[in-house]
Amino acid sequence: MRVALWWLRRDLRLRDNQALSAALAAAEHVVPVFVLDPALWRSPYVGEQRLAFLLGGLRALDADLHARGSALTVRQGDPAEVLAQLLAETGAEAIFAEADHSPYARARDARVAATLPLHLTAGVTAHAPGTVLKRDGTPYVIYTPFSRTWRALPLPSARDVLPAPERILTPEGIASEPLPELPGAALFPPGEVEAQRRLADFAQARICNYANARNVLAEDGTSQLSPYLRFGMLSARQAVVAAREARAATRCESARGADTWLNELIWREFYIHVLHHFPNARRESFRENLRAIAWANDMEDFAAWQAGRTGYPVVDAGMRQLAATGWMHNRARMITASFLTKDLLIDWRWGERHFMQHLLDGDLASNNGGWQWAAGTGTDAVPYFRIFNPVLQGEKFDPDGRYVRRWVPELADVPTKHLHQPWTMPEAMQHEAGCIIGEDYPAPIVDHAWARERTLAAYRQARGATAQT
DNA sequence: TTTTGAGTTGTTCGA
DNA sequence: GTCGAACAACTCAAA
Repeated sequence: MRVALWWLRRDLRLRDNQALSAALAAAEHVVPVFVLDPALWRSPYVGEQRLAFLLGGLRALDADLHARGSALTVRQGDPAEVLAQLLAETGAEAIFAEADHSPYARARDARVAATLPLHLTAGVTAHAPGTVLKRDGTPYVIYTPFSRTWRALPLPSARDVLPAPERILTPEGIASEPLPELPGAALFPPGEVEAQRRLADFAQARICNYANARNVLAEDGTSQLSPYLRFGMLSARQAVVAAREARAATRCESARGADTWLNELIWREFYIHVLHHFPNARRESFRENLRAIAWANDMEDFAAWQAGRTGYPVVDAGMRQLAATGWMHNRARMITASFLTKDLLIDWRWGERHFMQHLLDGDLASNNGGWQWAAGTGTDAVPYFRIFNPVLQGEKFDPDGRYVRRWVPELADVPTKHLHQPWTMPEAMQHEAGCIIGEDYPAPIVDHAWARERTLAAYRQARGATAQT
């Protein structure tokens, strides 16, 4: 074959890219293509920060391609039309792309494949959806047995990680549209080079203490690789290899940190598999007996949660970190999600949408899975009566208050003893701390003990209502 | 088919 | 302050 298209979607990397590798093996010349699909712009699940990260990633990739004698072709429009046009323009005989398992991507690819020579390869996950099944051939809905089977399958080793090609021959003179300009988030420079740097940094040392450090809100104890995994600036396979290498290496005192991180990677795959097998979970609760919850859905409460003005410091810190950086600490995601669904009794789908609009790493499968886990409506979800106490969570995971003080500066001078429940400050102390509750910082918008009872009753009722029908 | 053991990340209450 | 039990029974996975 003389020419093939390499259609990029969420695999913005040259290293360990099976679609690129297949294209290079099949054709002498390869045209890297990204299609700016207006359908993605119009989605209420897309936000400007993630879009900026994607566009930055495309610029970085274009630079990496130039260093190898190639260039990225960008076109705007419906993918089926754009690709048909490009096949005609370049004389390409095939399109290679990494399979994406989200419902929209599957429908799109089916539409393209109906008329064009599209070849899909693996790569979004280390084990493709449909390959991790129970003995009777049905999919898992409980994480632990899924993870056991996942680990028992042949796992990639360092030898399987494909090196970046040294040269990519691309015909010249193919017209490309300019990428829109959007200001990006400073904390997460997009691109494969940065992803590799971060992985090396994390896997070299921080991974050893990951099991403990990942829960400390004020520290960089997590890998902070999620935006890169989201857009495939790092392959899932390479991440798995790094986790397994760290587990086997002697540089850590114990394998626990690396093993815990591997588990997180498997959780990511679990949710991709679940959504693949149960696409309806995208729109409704996975658990049928919890679809009848009478959500309170108070608009003012929702607005306060979005703005980080609930009066619960650790909740507000998380929400403000998200708005400011496009990222939120994992522990804070659980706390804010529990607060929205269990304390405010607001439909998890409202929270899911808000997270998707702001997260750089916003991914349908992980985000939906996480929200349904927090709401207790999902696969292997938290029991509905397990309700986070935002004060205790703050005291436990931000004991010295550094996280809260960083993101909620009006609380900077509140004594640590009162930091996670500032409304307990006597009036004189509020003056001294320069923080009058109800003026400088909101009083709690809801009483936790009362809200807990309300939610237990609402969930109990939903379960009862289903049992009767 | 039936049985058995197990299930990410908590909180509250009472001794 | 610390500890264990209750929360609510339920569904899933595998033998």
